[in-house]
Amino acid sequence: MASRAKATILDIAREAGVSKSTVSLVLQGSGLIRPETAVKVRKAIEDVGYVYNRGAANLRKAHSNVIGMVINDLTNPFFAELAVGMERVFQAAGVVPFIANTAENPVRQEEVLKSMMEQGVAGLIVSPARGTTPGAFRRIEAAGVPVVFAMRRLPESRIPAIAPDNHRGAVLATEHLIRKGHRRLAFFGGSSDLVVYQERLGGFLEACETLGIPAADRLIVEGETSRKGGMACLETALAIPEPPTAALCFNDAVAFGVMLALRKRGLEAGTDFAVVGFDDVAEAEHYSPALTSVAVDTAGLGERAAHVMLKMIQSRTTRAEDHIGAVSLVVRESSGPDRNTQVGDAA
Amino acid sequence: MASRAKATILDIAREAGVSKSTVSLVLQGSGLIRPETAVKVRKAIEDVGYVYNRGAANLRKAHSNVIGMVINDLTNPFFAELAVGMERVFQAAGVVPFIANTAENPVRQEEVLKSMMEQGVAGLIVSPARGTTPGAFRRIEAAGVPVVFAMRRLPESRIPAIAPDNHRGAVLATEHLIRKGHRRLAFFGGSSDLVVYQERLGGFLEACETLGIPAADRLIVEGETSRKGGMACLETALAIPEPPTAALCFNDAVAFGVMLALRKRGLEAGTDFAVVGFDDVAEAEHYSPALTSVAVDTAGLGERAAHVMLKMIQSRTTRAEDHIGAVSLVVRESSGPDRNTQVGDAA
DNA sequence: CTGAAAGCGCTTACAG
DNA sequence: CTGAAAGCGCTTACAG
Repeated sequence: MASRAKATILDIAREAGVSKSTVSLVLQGSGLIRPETAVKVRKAIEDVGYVYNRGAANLRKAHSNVIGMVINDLTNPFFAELAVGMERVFQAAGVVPFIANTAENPVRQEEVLKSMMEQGVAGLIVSPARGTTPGAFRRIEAAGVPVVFAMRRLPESRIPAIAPDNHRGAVLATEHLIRKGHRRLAFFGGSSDLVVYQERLGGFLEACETLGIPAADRLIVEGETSRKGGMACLETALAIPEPPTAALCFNDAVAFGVMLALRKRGLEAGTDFAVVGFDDVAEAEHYSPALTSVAVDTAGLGERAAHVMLKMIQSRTTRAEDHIGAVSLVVRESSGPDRNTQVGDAA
Repeated sequence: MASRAKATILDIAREAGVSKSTVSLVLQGSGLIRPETAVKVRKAIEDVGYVYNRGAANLRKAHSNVIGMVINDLTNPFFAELAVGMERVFQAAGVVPFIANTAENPVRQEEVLKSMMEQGVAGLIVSPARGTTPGAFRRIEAAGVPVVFAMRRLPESRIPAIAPDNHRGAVLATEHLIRKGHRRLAFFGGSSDLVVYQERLGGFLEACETLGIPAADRLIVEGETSRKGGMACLETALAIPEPPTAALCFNDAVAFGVMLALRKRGLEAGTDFAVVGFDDVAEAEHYSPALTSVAVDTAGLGERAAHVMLKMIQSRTTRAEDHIGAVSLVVRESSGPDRNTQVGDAA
């Protein structure tokens, strides 16, 4: 079965009757080689079942063609889509993207990052795990390996970030809700240790401010950024004396949870309570009722991040501009008008 | 910023005033080194900002600690869960799992596999893309690198496979439907180029046979294994003269599509038409109505695959037993009784 | 166009 | 316990 001894360029050289330099040159597609020779060598490569040893080449060349993508939660379709977008452009550029999952765990992330560095990656694209400490990337930066953050960023870090315009998205969504007649609004899910949270919540608050929703009519419920978290948020909100009639959710997962909790109470999103999500994952469109959400062009952002990384590697720099992606509100069924709006409300 | 020249063990040796062999030994945690020396060396490692060059080490040791996981569709939560399950055990075993996505594209898969081999992986776990040719793994087998298939297998391949008991799962689901009074049954989605399809369809047909559903009352509609595919299947099925009243779907994605299409026609899964999915993804439970599905213990299968791989590497073999995972039917709301069952039917 | 030689960063016997 | 030396598979000047 297994051909025990791996073939090397020396075996090829012997087989083809040339020197190993010549083999190396045809491996690299050099134009210096006479076509007949190249053909002969390529045949030998086939014959001996050669597998290029990129590790050895990288060692000699002192650089690699692998880029690490470190994702905080691969089971979230949102991040999976991001990864797929990046992969596409890397593949096209002839670099090999390796994905690793940190499961939202900073310790795990530390290990993964270390592995990637030891493997000699040319660059790292990371969507940092929650609770990542500011120092987590110091050694990597010191080693001169380019890093870009995707979707998430760290407070006071100089590492370039590619992210959607979270503030703007939240403003759009909140204005939409207010225009629909809602006067008591909630912001559901997430927590303040995430920069993204601050941006989205900031947009929500700004829109409330601008359109005259007083602080007393704004409810903020922190929570897990999952379906479960969303369910809890709704329960909390509905338990207060004058509950909100609409909510902007930290992300779509939270929004799905809210809709689920509504249904359990015999209420329907859109008619009894308005809900808006964030991210516009593929499922939003297919949910019932279909979820109004802020579209962030996930795959596009992924591609962008990959391009930025490629350019950083090429120009041997560790710096780049941040990129804030455009967002848009996709209005569907889940965000209907306030039922009581003509009866007069304004708590 | 970037410390241009990377530190090597020679730098550490110089810094610590020892030889590089000594440094290498402490790097490997050898017990041969006097504690004080080790401490001194470790300090030097910190001081010079050393990053272990695993590529160089692997070159010398002629083996690596990276394992490749090649997944056919990372955006499908089902496969993402599988990957995460595997990652967990690898991480614990000190090996580095790198994930790559083939997007269900055999050509892409070819490239990814090649990259992985060049990178010198110690083993490969793959969920083969649809349309993978039997020869796709010949070179890898010839090179003596262990491969295991997860979830999917190839016809007439000797590569060990870890997969759920698809046949049994389909039998359970079909029996359930028949016991609920359904007499005209459909099998929705998938296509015969997938071994999994043949297994699941086989179970469906066997149960029909056993419980006396004649061939004339069985409808098989092939289709994409996605929501979209499911929607199309339902349309096709409802267009025939005596349409089925229940369907076993190739997977949950197809089932979600069927439920969507039902709703668009003002019908409700569970009361107007029974639907059963396959895989029992996390979402099945939260859907409305909640989806009856065949649970396959995805994460468990992933862990199992990882363990098999680890053992193969350890015992330097390229062979292992197949593993067929137990399945169970999780009955929820989407599979109600046939409404007309007492009125008499049997086309 | 092709060959001989050095060296990338590590590990592994082999002496001491 | 520690040091000197060889070698893993490749690439890169440097001659010819």
